[in-house]
Amino acid sequence: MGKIKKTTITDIAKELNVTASTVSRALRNHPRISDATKKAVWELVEEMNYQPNNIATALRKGKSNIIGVIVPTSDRQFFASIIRGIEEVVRGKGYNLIICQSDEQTDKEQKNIDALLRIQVDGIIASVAKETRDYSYFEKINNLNVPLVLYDRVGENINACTVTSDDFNGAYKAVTHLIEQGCTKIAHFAGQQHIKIYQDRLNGYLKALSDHNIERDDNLIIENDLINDTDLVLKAGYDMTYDLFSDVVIPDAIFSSSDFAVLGAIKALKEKQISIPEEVALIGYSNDFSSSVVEPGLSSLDQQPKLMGNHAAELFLEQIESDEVPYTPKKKSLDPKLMIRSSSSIQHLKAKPHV
Amino acid sequence: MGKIKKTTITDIAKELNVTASTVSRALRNHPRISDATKKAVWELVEEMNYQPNNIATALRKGKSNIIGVIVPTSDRQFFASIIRGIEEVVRGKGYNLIICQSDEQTDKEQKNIDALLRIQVDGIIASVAKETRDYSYFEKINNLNVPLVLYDRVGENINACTVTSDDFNGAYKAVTHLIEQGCTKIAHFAGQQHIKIYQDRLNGYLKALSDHNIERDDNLIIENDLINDTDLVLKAGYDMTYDLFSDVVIPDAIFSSSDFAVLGAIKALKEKQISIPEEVALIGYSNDFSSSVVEPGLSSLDQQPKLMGNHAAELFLEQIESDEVPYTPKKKSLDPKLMIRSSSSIQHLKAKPHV
DNA sequence: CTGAAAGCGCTTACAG
DNA sequence: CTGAAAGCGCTTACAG
Repeated sequence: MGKIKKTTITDIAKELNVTASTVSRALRNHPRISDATKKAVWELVEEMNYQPNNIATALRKGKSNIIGVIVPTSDRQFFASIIRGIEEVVRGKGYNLIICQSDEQTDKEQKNIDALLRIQVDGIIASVAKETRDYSYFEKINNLNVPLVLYDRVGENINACTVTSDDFNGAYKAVTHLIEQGCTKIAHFAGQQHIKIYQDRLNGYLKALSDHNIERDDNLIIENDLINDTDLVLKAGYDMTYDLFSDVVIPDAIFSSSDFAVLGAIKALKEKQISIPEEVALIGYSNDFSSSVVEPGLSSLDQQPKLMGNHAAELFLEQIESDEVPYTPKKKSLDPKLMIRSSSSIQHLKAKPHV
Repeated sequence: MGKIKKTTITDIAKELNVTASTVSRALRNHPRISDATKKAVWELVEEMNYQPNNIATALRKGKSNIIGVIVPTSDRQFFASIIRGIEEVVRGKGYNLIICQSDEQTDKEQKNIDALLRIQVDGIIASVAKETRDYSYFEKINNLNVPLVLYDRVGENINACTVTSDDFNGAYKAVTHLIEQGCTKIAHFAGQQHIKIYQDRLNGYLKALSDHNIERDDNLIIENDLINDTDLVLKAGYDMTYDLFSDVVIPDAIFSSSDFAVLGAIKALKEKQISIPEEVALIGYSNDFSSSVVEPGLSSLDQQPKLMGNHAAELFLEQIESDEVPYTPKKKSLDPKLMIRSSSSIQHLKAKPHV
């Protein structure tokens, strides 16, 4: 076929013996352009297969209609749902998404931010990489007047809109449910404590214990890297379970901050012939698809990631449509839903009074 | 904070009493710019926090360094891995990805294509929506001289590079393995036959049967919508299994073109107390994470989606770096790996001679 | 070693 | 109702 030059407004203008101004106005259906001209323009658009050049428009208008989205990894169902949620909201508004992955690394995260800024995105929606402990790079975004929305893993004290899941309450609900099932020696697989969501989950766990007069036992709390390759987290859960059950205090439940760690626990418990949920009840976090497939079905917390994506997109739109200066960042929080499956339903213990 | 205008080349030029030309050249480390000037420019870049405006560069150069990627849905692990595979290859080359979802719908797919073309992407990497039967819209991409790479679900006779998984051979391997385990009445959950991958899988299945002198039995072949919400496909597998096992000919194996359909089959078989793999052996397709988690472990075909993404990106780069006119599209094919798990390992039948 | 000028494709205030 | 002109921020052939 050879090189086919793309049709421009100027091409159409020449064809019709008018100027580019007129064609441009006709295309945007400007009221003071004659119907005849508009009709002629529209016909040529079809005939010459004209596609507006958004890059030129963006340069001229100073608005790209592109939103940058940073996810730590696109491999996880959770983040795929976030993306879908964002897209649902912004697509109708003419925005396109550029998706970047930080791979949980701070330097990649910073490179992503720079790349998005260079590309002149209209806003950035991001979740912080696990490695990141200093959030100052994100301030750069706000300093350039680019709206910033953080979701799920947010830094503290960043001047940005945030959408979070109420991790404290999610953990609290899970542990309370375990206590109601009669469990009293509840272990916790905790995530890295420099990350707020894992702090909150640990705190929710502790609060539920103390509210039910169960003493904290640090032997039952194990911290581990729960953000990692799925297989590695699974392995970690497996190992932690073996550790737990070779100790003095044997737990009767595990509340884990990761579904994948529980999958490893299930494997270990089956090997040790410990019955679930009769001897040990289990609850995971995130309600990954695999938790409904494994046997026994794994109770877990549904963080409603698609809804989280919806909200993140809405916060972006709100900010970009606002003329408040300086903009006061809005915060939204979602309540996670406890999905009860057989891994934590101790039917025959239900009647038993708990402490 | 207020409005902070972004620093431009012109701003830096003014500050240094040189022209934008000089600054531009200094930034790109042009040999005929004095070291003193370069140094001064670099210092101001830091100080004024200058970010190049890629939109302007793209307009000027006619190259955006953006690649458009169309996935039918970002919710599936398979497509997440494709994206990761593409990104791995192109990121180092300075490209950014715009990800679009067609949601399996032809009209959204066409809107995606138009949006990407307007944004002046340097190329498009796409997998065809299940609804699409006429591929002419994709020709538009090629006609505008924009490189097009199709992966996994490709249309026939499209003038585009393609990366596919050898579905015929994958199915052939799976069914041969079942036959070697002693199975002779092998059912097949087939996908929609207007989609080439499902045709190929059916044909691979049939060829394996005939190569082993097993007669085709159309009662054992059920076509269904295997591209759908995970839950619906699971339900379909469940229903198909009930249908199969209430019929005259009872199968001793199922080869399914979808992992999720087998998850439904497992559920149905457990209800009917039919043992896996002793009474019915199972093999799925795609090696979804859930297939390693379900019990019994589900044998499946690993299509190596990340590698597929790598190849797709490489084909794009090859094309864009080539000056062959017209470009002859390249085709790559990957051999799927059969992952054998307990759902198809009939140890005690292995010795038994098969037909 | 650096500058002046033109242009990528579009939009818009100004003018008529 | 339409045009001429300027400009978004950058790059590059031409010139000196």
